[in-house]
Amino acid sequence: MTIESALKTNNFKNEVHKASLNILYTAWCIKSESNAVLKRYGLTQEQYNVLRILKGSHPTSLCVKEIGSRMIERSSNVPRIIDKLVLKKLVKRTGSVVDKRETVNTISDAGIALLDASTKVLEVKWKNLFALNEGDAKTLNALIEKMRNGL
Amino acid sequence: MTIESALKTNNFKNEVHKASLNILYTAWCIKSESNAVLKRYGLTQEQYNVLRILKGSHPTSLCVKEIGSRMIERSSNVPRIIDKLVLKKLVKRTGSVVDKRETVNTISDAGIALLDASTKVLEVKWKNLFALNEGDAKTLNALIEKMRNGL
DNA sequence: TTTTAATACATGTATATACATACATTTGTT
DNA sequence: AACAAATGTATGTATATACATGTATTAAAA
Repeated sequence: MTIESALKTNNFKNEVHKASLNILYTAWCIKSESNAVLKRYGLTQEQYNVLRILKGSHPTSLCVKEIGSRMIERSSNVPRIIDKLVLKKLVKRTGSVVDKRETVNTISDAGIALLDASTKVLEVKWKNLFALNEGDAKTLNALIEKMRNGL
Repeated sequence: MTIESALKTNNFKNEVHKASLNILYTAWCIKSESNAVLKRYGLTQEQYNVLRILKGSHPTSLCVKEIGSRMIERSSNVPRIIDKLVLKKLVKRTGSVVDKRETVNTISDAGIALLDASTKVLEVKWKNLFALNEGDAKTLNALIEKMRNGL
């Protein structure tokens, strides 16, 4: 499926413009497909993202700001995403001892279990979806980071 | 800014995994930057997208379904996005004569004017942002479409 | 023709998000 | 030490979104 047929248009100013639409559209595809899987585990993309971040640093706990700065989509409502995860007992949150303004968060065993289970299913999906070899992916990464240089 | 430093991690399963995160993060960057501009014109990304689609087919009018199928992010609430645009007199909507279930939508002169003004500013922003030449962009497009082949 | 299913769109409701603001705590300045 | 500024987090509110359902119209089948 080319971007032309996906958006039913040939009206691109140039290749760079087309690339930006290609990226936006592909991101939407990735998110839609992921959400369909994550829904079965009662997770949103953002919740999944926070769990991954916390597992990445486990057993070291992270404060809200630190989590926010590592998220793919930096959102102002990280506290509320964590709220949901704490409610589901997937994350443990306590007050920090070094800085009383901070709360400090760790992924729970249940959180790790849920994360591993959902990740396994997601990775199978990615493998089927992304018909890209490692070399091509490397080129793509280089180009997309070059593109983002101005940001 | 590499994706490693943006997300503060080196923990990618492989280049393909890294590419998917790169795409999600870049899409978020593009959307954030665009929204900042569009806000000055009282438009959301989705409203802007609908206006572009309508201008693309102008003076031919389009029904809601047709607009939805051309959007970058296919959302279920196209009617409500159009509602907002009609309210702002940027779009004219009438009942279809061929199929009474349909509504038929056209961009107004005010809509075209607002679209042109905001597009002009956006394009300057893109030019500064995207440090990518046409050849590189072409390669990027080919790769990203190859990646999306499974979808 | 009558019934049934499918389609295009609208709307109700719950949830999520963005933005501004509030509050407690820490840091820096004098 | 006293004060002002900055920081980390939480929360209130308005808006936007997703999902299910409702309604009118068309198309298809019996």
